[in-house]
Amino acid sequence: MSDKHPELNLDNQLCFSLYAASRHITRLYQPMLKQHNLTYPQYIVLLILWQKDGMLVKDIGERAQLKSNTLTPLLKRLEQNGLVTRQRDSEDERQCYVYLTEQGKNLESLCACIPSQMLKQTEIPVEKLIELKQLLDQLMVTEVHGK
Amino acid sequence: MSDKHPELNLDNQLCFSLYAASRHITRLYQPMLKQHNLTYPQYIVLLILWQKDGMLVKDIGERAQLKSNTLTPLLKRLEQNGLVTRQRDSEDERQCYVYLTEQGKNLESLCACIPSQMLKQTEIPVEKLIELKQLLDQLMVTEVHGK
DNA sequence: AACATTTAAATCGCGCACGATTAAATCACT
DNA sequence: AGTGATTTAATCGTGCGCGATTTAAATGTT
Repeated sequence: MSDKHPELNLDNQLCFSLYAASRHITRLYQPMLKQHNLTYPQYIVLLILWQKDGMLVKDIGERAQLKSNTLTPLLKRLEQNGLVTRQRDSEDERQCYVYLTEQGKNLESLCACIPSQMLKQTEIPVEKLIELKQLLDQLMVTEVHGK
Repeated sequence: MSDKHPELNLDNQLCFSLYAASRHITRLYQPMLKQHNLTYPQYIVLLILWQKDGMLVKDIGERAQLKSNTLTPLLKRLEQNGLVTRQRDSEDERQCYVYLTEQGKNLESLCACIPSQMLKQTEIPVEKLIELKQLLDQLMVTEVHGK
């Protein structure tokens, strides 16, 4: 066991905990999402559209923190599964609106139980979870050095 | 703005914060890792090997929480870049040992500055970061329902 | 010894992520 | 009007993640 560089010990690395926890939670979602033939990133995009239908790809990207190189293929899959339609803005042909189909809208009620199902799977008290979320959101405003 | 299901509001979703923060942090690593021609998951595997050289694929997988379907190609890339070698156990040919090369060992010192560089990029006090890590590690022991 | 079971790694297929580039439309400015 | 810059989405290539399967080796059981 090398200890020349204790700062490189995996157990000391917050970032690894973050990376592992994120994948762990995504795995916990899977049994529920699989029932609706959804992946977690697809579910995120639907959460965004359920809040406000008819958004531009750009705006969805800003909300989900994903660029078109990820979103375009993902939206095509949602379209193929009959959950959304895409339509170019006739005013500005560069832009592309994404609309929920009836099926996509109906899915909202069916997914409404998912957050509480997820909550049931942890023993961490809600106050702690809120605290955790706040800390994570703080991390997001972390500056890129030299930016 | 739909509010039939406030529990589906993205802003209320801890899991999205987790997902977004994890990708954000990985992006922050990239400028430093790129200098050594490494990806973040490759860096994780090296952290593990720097702590204990000559591990089995299975043990690396347990530590990194990755299975062979992810690790095998990743290790092949590390091997091709001259950082590790892989060698079947002659006692038990099913198993495969992974060893650091000299170049792989030398990389440890070069990477020793990375954790402090990362710390510099956040304004969150260290105590808060430790708290964050503890909460994340608690999430990891979350049971899979029905398991 | 013969055969079923288990284990470890590799393989396969699909869907992200994301840097980089491209293509087309719009904007800004002269 | 003409042209360079900007914006938006799409495309391309690479590397994860991971469920599912396969292959081969080792182990257990009769």
